[in-house]
Amino acid sequence: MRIGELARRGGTTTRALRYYESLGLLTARRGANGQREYDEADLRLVSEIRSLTGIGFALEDTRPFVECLRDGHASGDECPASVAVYRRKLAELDECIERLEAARSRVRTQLAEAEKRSRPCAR
Amino acid sequence: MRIGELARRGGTTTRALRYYESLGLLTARRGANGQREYDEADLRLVSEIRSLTGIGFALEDTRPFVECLRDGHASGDECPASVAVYRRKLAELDECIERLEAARSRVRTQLAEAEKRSRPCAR
DNA sequence: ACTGGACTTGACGTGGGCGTCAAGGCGGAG
DNA sequence: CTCCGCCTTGACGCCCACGTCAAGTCCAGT
Repeated sequence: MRIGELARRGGTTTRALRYYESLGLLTARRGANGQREYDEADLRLVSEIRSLTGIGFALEDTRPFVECLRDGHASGDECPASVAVYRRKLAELDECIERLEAARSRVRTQLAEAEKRSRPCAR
Repeated sequence: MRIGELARRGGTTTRALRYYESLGLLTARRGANGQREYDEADLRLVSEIRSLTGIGFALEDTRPFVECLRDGHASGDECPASVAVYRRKLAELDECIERLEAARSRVRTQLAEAEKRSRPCAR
């Protein structure tokens, strides 16, 4: 299939696919007319990239998963490097959530105080 | 005081202060030599901006607080517009935390499965 | 007089993940 | 032949909160 179909089937755009290629995440054979030619394995790679970025992974973080798939593994997270990314992401998420919750509690406190001042005689 | 001192006392940089001014968050009187001249009220504004952005507010979100202070209020969050930003931010934080927690649980699940596959006979 | 530090404006750079436009090639339908 | 849709590369735009550099001005100290 060509790039347009891969984009449609992968739920993304041709621009994104070419960008992935520029990062070395995706490689394409070229047809006689110079156009990119993809197969089902490539669709699998795109799906992996999209599902991971959809969770919040950066493109660079998807690289181990993609390479794992290209090495013939059935799942992108069967390789140690992918698992390491999982762990790192998990730690990042923990820290991020922690910071946001701290921020939320501060905002809540501020909001409660501001409302108390604006309605000093509230029942 | 001049811009360097305001930056030091406000815990930021001269570049940031000029940027705030370009956004209309900060205004400065000019001395005879064309240099910006600030007073304690300006330091108060800078402190308000910094503490809010420190929590994760965008600069535009600090505008109501700054204007509230410039209107003579003792606290930046005494005005309805500021309280509205609090509420909006709180909703944003809730949604963001929710998404991140969902992502975290997905990553946890993936990690657990990946480890199960890599150690199929683990006790 | 000279040096050094603080100040001025203007303008480009950063990062991430593309969007969007430009200018053109290739192939099939009518 | 023309038109349309798909493809190609290259390059600039976007967002945000500044960092950083350039080139010059102003002032205090020695």
